[in-house]
Amino acid sequence: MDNLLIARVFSEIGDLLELKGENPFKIRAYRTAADIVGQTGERVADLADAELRAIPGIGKTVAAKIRELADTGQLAFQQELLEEFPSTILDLLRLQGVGPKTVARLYRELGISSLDALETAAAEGRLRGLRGLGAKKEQLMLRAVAEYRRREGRFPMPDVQDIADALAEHLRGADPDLQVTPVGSLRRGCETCGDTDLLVAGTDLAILERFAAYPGVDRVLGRGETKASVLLTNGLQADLRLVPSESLGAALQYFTGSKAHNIALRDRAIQRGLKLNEYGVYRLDTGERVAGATEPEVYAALALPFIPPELREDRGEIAAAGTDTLPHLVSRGDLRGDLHAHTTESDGRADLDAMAVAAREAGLEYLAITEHSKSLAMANGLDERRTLAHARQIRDADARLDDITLLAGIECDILPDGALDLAEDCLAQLDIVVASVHSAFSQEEREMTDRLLRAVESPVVDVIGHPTGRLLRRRDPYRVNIEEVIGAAAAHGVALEINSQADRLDLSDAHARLARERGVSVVISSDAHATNAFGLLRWGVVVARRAWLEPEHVLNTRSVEALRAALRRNRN
DNA sequence: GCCGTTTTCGGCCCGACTGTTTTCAGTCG
Repeated sequence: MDNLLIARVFSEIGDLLELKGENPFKIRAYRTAADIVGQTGERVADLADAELRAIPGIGKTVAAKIRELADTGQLAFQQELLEEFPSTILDLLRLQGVGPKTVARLYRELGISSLDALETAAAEGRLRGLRGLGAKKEQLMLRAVAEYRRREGRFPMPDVQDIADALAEHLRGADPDLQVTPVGSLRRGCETCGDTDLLVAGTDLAILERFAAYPGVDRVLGRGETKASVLLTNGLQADLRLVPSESLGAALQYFTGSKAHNIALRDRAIQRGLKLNEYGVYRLDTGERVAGATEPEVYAALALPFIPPELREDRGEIAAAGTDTLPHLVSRGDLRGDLHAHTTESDGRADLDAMAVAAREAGLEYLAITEHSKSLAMANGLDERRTLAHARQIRDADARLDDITLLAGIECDILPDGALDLAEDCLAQLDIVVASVHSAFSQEEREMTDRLLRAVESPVVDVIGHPTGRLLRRRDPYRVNIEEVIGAAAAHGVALEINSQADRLDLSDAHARLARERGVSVVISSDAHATNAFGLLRWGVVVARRAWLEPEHVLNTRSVEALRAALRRNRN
């Protein structure tokens, strides 16, 4: 059973226990378990009991429940809880301003268990009789239901970055020197964000006014002395927090999170006789403030080096920092080439020369041109004859152009049975072959896994492109045992791609980290279809950083000569 | 439910804002 499925079950149990009014720490234990399972690269269902128990946060009970889910496909405990509350009630918990206490009361006292029922009851004014609920709250709930229906959940991180940039620019309209820093999941580089948080140093309340007056604001959710929350017309919630400059570092640390990282950090503070909150680090005995103005200062007060935001998930980064063994994360400047790009020869929008020049201007030393292959007729894919002719053109262009090396490649389709779309002797004449799945997405897991394994085993395949095929918010990953694919990639020296397209980010951070652990090289590719697409590489770099990747783990940080030597076709 | 170099019981992070309950509970991050 898939990790995400198991994570979803634990998360739902957390919600149901909360409705029951269970011990909050028990609820937290299930939510933590959901996070851990969701962020684990290898399948927890395949782990032995001892291995499961070795994961911090997974104890005897949760391990047994994972086993039960893996063996039977369901969980009796979850079924029992669902007999107390209908599953439709869980939608109500997702409403803005509505929490478990309210939902439980709505259900017990009015029998409301669905969005529809809540909407009807609120419209009829039947809620205001309940303790703690007035006419105003009733209206808020009606609006929350409408908003829930309109929005599609979380937003891809690259989109949220654009939104945050625009908001920051608006805020700086009053003061060009104003420091506006995005925090929260965006700063950590999470692949999707449920909202955007911005931090500003100072005490000038006018900035909160300016924030609330941003043209993209649909309505103001709340505004106080230190914080304002708004809902943007695109459905994203944005929060602005105003913090005194002497507390800026502590606030940056606090609001960047993650929650799990902060809890672990506070625990470390307490062990050292200190207290950490969003205003600073304080001695527990005297209350004296010992740090808070800058983030490095906050970490230093806890005897830690600065921890890059992308690592702050409580996945071992605090221990690594404590022993000074944090990874030296790859950055955009380390990338010397791009190994996945299209031109007008298949479905790109710019010709070969234009793409080459744009890559050079993006600071790249080499670019692999990898058109689609013939089975992708919709994208004007190339057959063997065109592939070899195009390779000649690429090599001619390479000889003609200065300061950029062009590699003749192909993005070859992996056919439903795992065979490659082009003949092996053709593929062998190229500099690099990226193999990808673009069809028959609905295959069963075994069939899809075997399909990818067959491609990995082919001697002419160097890289597997967007290995899980997901499209954020639009298409789930195809059913594949990615751990098996990673194992095979390790055995055959095949690299796996982190595709930087904003709606792909595929491999995910968890899978990329697993690839690192299994000794598989990664490439960070733009999958560019236009001259402005090399900028997308920044998103792939964010994923790689969240996966703890260092330059040495990423093939396209190498010189073109070293890259060629490292490709599977040139090994052995 | 998890955890343990003060440990197998008794803890588990902390503060702001809102609406309504005039002193606070619920929600959120």
